[in-house]
Amino acid sequence: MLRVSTRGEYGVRLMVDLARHYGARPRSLTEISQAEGLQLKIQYLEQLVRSLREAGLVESTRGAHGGYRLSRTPQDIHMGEVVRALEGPIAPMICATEGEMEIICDRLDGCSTRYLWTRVRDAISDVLDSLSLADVLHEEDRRAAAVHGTPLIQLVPRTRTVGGH
Amino acid sequence: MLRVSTRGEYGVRLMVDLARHYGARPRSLTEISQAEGLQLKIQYLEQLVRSLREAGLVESTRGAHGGYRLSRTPQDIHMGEVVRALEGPIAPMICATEGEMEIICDRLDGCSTRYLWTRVRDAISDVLDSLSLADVLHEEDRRAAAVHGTPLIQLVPRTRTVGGH
DNA sequence: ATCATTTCCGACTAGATAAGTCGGAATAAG
DNA sequence: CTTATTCCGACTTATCTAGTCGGAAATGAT
Repeated sequence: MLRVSTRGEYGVRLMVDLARHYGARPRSLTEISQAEGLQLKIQYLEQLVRSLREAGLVESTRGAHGGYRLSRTPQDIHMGEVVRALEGPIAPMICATEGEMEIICDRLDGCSTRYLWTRVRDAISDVLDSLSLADVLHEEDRRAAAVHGTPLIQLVPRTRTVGGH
Repeated sequence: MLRVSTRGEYGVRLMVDLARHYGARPRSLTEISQAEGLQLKIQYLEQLVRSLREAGLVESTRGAHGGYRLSRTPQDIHMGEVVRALEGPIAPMICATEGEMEIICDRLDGCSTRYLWTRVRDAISDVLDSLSLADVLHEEDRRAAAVHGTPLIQLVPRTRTVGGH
């Protein structure tokens, strides 16, 4: 439950990749998809990165040797921004949509479940807003160091099911 | 994003209704659906309540005057149990599925995004596990009281539409 | 000038998931 | 024995996710 879609999954990976190469020349989707094991899904990545660009998180250069780079430093980009750009406002329930308190479920004020979902939403937002791209990247270094030379392999496809309930 | 399905929505409502009538005679789905404004979706509710029964959260009595009741006190049932019974394990991302750490995305240990999703998952679990049905019900009373007396929360004027992103 | 590489864009499609329905069997009360 | 209700498996429909397609526009290299 409460699943993040592949947009969020790939998009976050893409941003982490850009953070890892922050300061260098623009990075093309081809490079990114190879490095991240998202092979041949470039057309799909284009779609995602578009949302990121429109949200002002990345800048692009067209043409040969073109590509993308972060428009701010990794410390200055918070995961909340990234995830929202990719997946829209955080809203475990329609009546608990971020920034849209007017969306109500006719039972409005006395609704106790709304309180529950709002709590859940805030918990998610707090985590995402408290972590920057730099934090996530840093965690990666920490883990890589701990393991020493784990090869980067490809992703499993989405269709693998997790034990239902 | 991170949406809870109608199973979670209706199921939680149903449980709150049962909590509200805790100690009384069994409550039929017909009664519940009317009280909660879920009219005529009884067949669907049957499906949900089945999960709740199989999880040991409610007990049923068949036949005329039958229905459902909580199998524990409202203080003793945590929202985490309810939501998991309805929607399965909390798993914002496949590699961050509760209780199934073996489900991995091949890049396993060095994966920094997994760290992110695990943090999100834990934030959700913590909120859900920290609240009992009694807490949610109590919040409802608090709100009902606020409506009759002085409002605790000032509601902001509204403009419709749930902006996509 | 042309060509290869790359971003950019709108539309389209297939497959998966969620939401809800159907028909009927079993059980219990009146 | 009739009516209210839970119980159950299978089915259908609608919505959304994930991914594709075809081509236009920009840029650097030859």
